[in-house]
Amino acid sequence: MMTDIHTFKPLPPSFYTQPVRELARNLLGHILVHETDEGVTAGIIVETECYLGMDDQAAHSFKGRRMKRTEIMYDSPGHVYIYQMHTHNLVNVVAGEEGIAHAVLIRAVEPLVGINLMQKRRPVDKITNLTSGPGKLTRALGITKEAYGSTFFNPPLYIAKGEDVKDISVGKRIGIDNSGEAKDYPYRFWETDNPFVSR
DNA sequence: GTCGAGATTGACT
DNA sequence: GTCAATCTCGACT
Repeated sequence: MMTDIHTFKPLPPSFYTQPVRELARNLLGHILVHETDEGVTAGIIVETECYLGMDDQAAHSFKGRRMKRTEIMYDSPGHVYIYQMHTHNLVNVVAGEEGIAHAVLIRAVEPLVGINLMQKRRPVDKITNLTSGPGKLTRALGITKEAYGSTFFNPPLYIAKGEDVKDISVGKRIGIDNSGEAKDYPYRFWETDNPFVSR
């Protein structure tokens, strides 16, 4: 099977040093993998948003603001930033060199491996509703705050090399209406016409 | 100690 | 369209 776990190769730390907007764009097509006792689940990243540290009113790190939960954003690129939003966990990739608190939010993935396990964790009628949102995908993949502060270079939670995405759309981010002019920044990237993109 | 807000989702009017 | 679930943490009394 092409989807065998041994075919997954984590992207190297150097991948995460590219400028945050390019990173957000280039993460599309790669594979988010989570290995647990229950089994392996993985999905192709089809939607991301980037948050630009100090200068982005929508970012948790706006104006260099530091909080307990955002400390990891100031660490080196490739770290895992998990944030709890109401009843859901959201996964971010820390970007920007150490001290620069940029991040990329993974908003949606396309189920690839362990679909049965995902459905067990998150029963849905339509497969397109399984991982088509930032809170949905963490639930389906079993990602919790335990992964906070680890890196995407190694199991159990890592990003593996996927395939290039040809047709990419760019637009405004979602769910940040309280962020002044930052709400209109074109920092959201998705694979055009992919049915697993949120909303 | 208390209050409120938030990068979401699903159920309901 | 509206609204509550549920939890972390900063701001304030």
